[in-house]
Amino acid sequence: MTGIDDVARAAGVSAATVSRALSGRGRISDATRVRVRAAAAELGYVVSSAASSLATGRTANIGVVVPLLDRWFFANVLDGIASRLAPRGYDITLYSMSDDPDQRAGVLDVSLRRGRVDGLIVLSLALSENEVDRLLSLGLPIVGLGATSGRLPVLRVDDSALARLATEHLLGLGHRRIAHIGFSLDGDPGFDIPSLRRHGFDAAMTDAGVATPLFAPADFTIDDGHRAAGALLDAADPPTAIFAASDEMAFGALFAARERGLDVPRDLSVIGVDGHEMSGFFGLTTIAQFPHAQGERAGEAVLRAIEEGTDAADQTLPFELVRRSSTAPPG
Amino acid sequence: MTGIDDVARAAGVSAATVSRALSGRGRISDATRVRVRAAAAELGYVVSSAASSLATGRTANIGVVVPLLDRWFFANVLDGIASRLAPRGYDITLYSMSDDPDQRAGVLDVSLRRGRVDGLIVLSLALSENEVDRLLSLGLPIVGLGATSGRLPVLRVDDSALARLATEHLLGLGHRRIAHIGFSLDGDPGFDIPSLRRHGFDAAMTDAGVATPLFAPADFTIDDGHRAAGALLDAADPPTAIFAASDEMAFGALFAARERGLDVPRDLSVIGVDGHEMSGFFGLTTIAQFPHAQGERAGEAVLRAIEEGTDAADQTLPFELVRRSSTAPPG
DNA sequence: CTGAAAGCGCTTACAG
DNA sequence: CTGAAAGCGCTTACAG
Repeated sequence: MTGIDDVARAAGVSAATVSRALSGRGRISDATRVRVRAAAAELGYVVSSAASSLATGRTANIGVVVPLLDRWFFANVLDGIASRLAPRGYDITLYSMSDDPDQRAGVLDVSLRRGRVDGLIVLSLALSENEVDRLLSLGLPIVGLGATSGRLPVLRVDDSALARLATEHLLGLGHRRIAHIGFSLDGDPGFDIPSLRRHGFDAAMTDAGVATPLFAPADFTIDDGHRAAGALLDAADPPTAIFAASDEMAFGALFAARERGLDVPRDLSVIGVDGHEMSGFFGLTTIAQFPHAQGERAGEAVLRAIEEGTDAADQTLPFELVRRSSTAPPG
Repeated sequence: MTGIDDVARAAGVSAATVSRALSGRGRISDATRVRVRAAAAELGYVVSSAASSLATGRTANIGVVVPLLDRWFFANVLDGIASRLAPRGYDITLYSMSDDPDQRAGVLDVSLRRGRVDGLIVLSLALSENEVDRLLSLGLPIVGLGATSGRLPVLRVDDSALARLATEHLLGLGHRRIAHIGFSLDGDPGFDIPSLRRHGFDAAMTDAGVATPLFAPADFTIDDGHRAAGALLDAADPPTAIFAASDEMAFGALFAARERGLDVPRDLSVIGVDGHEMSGFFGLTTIAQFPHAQGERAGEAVLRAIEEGTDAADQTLPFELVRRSSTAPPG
């Protein structure tokens, strides 16, 4: 690889001048800048990231901490993030956190401490207080996307209000036997997205005078939504409506209904959350939340925090009821 | 952040010894190693990636070059890659390449030349010969996943054979008016996946004595598959079967059929490619190709190439016809 | 505006 | 087995 000295030689200047010409920092004459840049382009010279990071402390790289790479929602958010960072010259390094404690420790205590990133975007993870401490101890600008800790700057939809909106849509249609499909954590910290959605659902049901709402846990995949919905539909007194905490689980519910010869919405109403690209094809009523735009905002927020040296401000993200053919009054 | 000197002081040794104790390279007594590691753990010390990279030339980071982050297929491959690299201590930096020439140049000539990665996995991109040259000039171990250039080591399914299998499945059921939905590139290099699939389709049709097979271009999304299938179905003499080059496009075709009141498979047979997580729910017959496992193999292949200093060997990946209810003899 | 030199935080021959 | 020192390739005060 050609180095800074090669360029310096070619342009007839010192390495210091090459550095200034290429970075745009420090005073330099126009003529020199042009000459140096031409030489660099000619030689295909690009500043070494390791050397530059070591000297400046900046990496031009953002870490994105994700729970699951293979969900539609996260892939979309990631794409949104990338669309904002790439044009600004930032790369993205992925850190995926599973449920395994050792794996999580590896990410929090080792990988993230290698100093590879200038800032962090943390996607909708349920973090323990202790894990939040360890994130904060990195001393890096952080933006949370989705409910996390209250101690991290966060961009989020009001998941409780979102769940209330979905639930009240079903209640307003006249449903009373409404089941919620979502996730329940052990030692539920109450701050994570699935919990907030469940709380919003419970609150709306309680307000409507329904004491013990139906609930079935599922892990946000189509398969598990399918399984959970199947169990609800096969029970003695099945629900007339299902509020699934994600569109993918709602798709699973639609398939479960179809397999049982149930007509949607006559025999069963289904509402999801996300605004998945396929929801329109399924005629699925959903609460759309625009993950790509969320990613864009998160990308902008970390860059701002890094460049201005300030903490990112909390932001409330929009959501919106999209009525389609999967919900109707109980038949 | 605590540095190597802090650990050296705490353990009562030199920085050189700390380095050896932590890396496991070079001779060191067991007692010292244990003492140094304890001190490092105590202080939460982790080697700085920039400093270490600069000194060794190794980054413990792999670049993954992707065309689209938001397709199910790529998200799955990425997850497979991550599952192999993370346990070996490698991070993943993402480089997404669009169709925009400037953006591509930015990735090939700038981002990838910053020296941030030890090796590269290039996912099913259609690269020009010139772009391949630029990739090779990086002097990095590279593994292609999916058809690329012939000049890069590549793991791939035989896309032509795969397309032939799909087409012959439909021919074997008695179909003759079969349409293919896929992608067609300008100045088609002939090596990219969509072209190979189309060629396989054309060849199988020709062998079966069908001279001018039907074709509709689409960009591998559900939406575009839906649009393309709609156009085919609305034509004067619609096909009795559709072979879509991805499951997502096949889903779009199923939706298009449903909207027109067509029964699948009685009025229309549909076959896809991928083995998408939803294909079972749709009863979609498909050629499964196991993207997660492909990602795992690609991850292992780059690591091997890096650690053994050899070029990765080409590998042929498996695929498999999965018969479901979306294909049957023409009604 | 430009250059010489120190320094960023590690690693690794080289001695001992 | 362990330490002192040079060096990895840049950047940036400090002089001029």
